[in-house]
Amino acid sequence: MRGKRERLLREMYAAMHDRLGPSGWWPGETPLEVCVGAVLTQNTAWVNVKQAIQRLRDAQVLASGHALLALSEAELSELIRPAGFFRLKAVRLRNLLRFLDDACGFDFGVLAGQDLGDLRPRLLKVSGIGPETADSVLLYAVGLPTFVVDAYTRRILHRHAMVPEDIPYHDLRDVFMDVLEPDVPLYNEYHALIVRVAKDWCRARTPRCADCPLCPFLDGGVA
DNA sequence: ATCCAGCTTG
DNA sequence: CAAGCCGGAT
Repeated sequence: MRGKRERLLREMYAAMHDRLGPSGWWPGETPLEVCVGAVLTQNTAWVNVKQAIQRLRDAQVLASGHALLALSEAELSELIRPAGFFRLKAVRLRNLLRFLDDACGFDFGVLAGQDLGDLRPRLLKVSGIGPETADSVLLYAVGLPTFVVDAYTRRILHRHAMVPEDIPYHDLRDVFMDVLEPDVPLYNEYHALIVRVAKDWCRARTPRCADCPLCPFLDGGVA
């Protein structure tokens, strides 16, 4: 039944929030930077993304989307090299920037007024922008209530026996959105808490379940 | 199922 | 020094 999972999801949120406090978390200083980070972090550790973003900042091209678009693909890929997959990501980032330019001229407030059900599919048509990148842009750069699912979300819920390991992106997204009211600050904070818990406790190789904020939700209690 | 890649961590 | 990284396209 769905009621049980709803209760679990709300209790897990409360447990993380009680232990860790509010995250005050935003994956970038500006909406534009959030978009850049969303592409660069595709299957890439955030620490590497930070280096790439710093190089863009130092090159003074992070001030506007137009400044970024003024770079050649080769120049851009060289700057973002530390983030890995750099040739591919240069193309993807430029695709996203061009979309943003024609959609709103980098005025993100314009996008915020649009309907999520309309804007999301348009973003997904941009080559290189998949569901996670799209949702990250929509939630953190635009401010529309879509839940961001990532590898951490999947790992945590799977380890807590709530979903199969190979659950598709949209099914996992629905797990949250079917139960949580559309609320940007809530979605923001929930995802932020998941990221913090995954990095510090629910790690891939050596999980530290014993003192994890979510250990009360493990199958047999403390592992 | 494979490719795309550099970088940090345990 | 290998595993893994806030994926997506072909």
